[in-house]
Amino acid sequence: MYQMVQYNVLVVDDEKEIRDAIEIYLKNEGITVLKAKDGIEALDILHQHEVHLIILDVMMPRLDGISATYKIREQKNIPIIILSAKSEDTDKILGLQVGADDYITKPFNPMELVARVKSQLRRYVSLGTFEGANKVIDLNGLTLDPVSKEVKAHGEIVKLTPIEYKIVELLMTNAGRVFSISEIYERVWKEPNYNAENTVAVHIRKIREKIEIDSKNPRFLKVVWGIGYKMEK
Amino acid sequence: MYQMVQYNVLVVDDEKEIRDAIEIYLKNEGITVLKAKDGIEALDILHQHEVHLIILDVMMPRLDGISATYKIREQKNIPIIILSAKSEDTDKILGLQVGADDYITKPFNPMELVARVKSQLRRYVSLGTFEGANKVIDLNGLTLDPVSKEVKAHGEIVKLTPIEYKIVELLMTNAGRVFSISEIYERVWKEPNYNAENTVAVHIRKIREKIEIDSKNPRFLKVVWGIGYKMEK
DNA sequence: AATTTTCTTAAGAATTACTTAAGATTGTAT
DNA sequence: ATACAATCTTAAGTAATTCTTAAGAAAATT
Repeated sequence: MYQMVQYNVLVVDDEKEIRDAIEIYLKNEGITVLKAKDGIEALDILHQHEVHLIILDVMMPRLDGISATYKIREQKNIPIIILSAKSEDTDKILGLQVGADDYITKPFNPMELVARVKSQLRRYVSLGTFEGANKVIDLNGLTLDPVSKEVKAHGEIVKLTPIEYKIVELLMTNAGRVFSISEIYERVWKEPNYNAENTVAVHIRKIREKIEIDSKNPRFLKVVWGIGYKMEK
Repeated sequence: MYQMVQYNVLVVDDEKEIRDAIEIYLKNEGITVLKAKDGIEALDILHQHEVHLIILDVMMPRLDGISATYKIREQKNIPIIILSAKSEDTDKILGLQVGADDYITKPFNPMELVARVKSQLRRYVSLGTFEGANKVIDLNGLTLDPVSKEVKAHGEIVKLTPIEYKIVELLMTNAGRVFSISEIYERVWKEPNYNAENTVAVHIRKIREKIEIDSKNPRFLKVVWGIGYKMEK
């Protein structure tokens, strides 16, 4: 998705089937899912984990969705998406209008759910409510601007392809940390690595060609033998 | 807020719940809130009090939001934020853009409302009577005048449709920043994107046809492969 | 020093993303 | 009701990127 950040979404619904279904759809997008079956449990999880968005069923045993919304708002400013059955009283949903950021009626289209979740996360991040990531990163003259998506090396703008950019972004935002090829693959492609060792290596090569003066003696993108690659801090 | 100034915000909505909720959030930020339940009442209050910003519901009995916007603009230059339900016709809201400075769809996140209110107030105050929002943007000869809503390329006025204008405005006020197709769709249409990739692409094409000399080699509206589009700074 | 493993490099094939055109649909004005 | 304009959909063409294959070089191991 957006900026190489790992998002945690809390799904609160009393039906296990729904919780699990949503989990599948979101995991597919590289989003981590936490689950709770009622409002009380939800508040509990909120205390223990960093959560970036909540999907909340209106009708729940123990602390229903509406009350939960208020409780959550007292503590956190994270986006809330309300889930409700079509049949349920419109007035109730109206009352929610001030507390929630969006709502979806059941049955829902998985694509729609995913789109709305992503959209809210994006807004949350771009509103700056969520600390992080719009600063230019500068590592000894290699710079990355996450807003304009521009990378400069030795003062020159480097034209990177989307995958190359994502790899550079991952390594630069975690400069000094070594990533195995598998890890790079999984975090950039958002799917498990099966046989992609070479694929990543090829991209590393292309990147070096573009950002390094002498790609045989890389100053920025270094290999850590037998382990992986890192960006020099 | 900073600057020790007392701001007065007028909230115009026919639902009491919403008026009250907004009052709570804004008071929390040290902002004074005045309330009206329709356009007529709003104009009344405007005559009696100094108001720095208005939050206006589109759908209201007696003098609806749209007409109210025009009436207010005849007299004052203060920022107007439009509130509208998701269901309400996007085109109508688009048309409104002429009078308003920002708009928010219900349901909304209180934090977002507060953020937008503060941002408008900051602009209004720090730039005198307005200026900021009303400055002509000039990017190497492509100009956009937010007051007359006119775009000129190579000295000629370009006739843009409402959607086209909104896209150009978004890109020009954030020149250099890359927007994904999803982001463009969400910020212009105010709803999450699932399948509108092509829709946006078509508008981009139409815009290029109008503002570029050679739309095959665009000088202003550039693509960033695999990521999105941007307006050249 | 020989062998194995891991990494680098190159070129062409496959895939994906973008552009463009034309017609269908929707909305607005007369 | 009709005409007109704006917007959306579909589909095909074009450009750019990504992947695969395979061979050679460097580091580690024996």
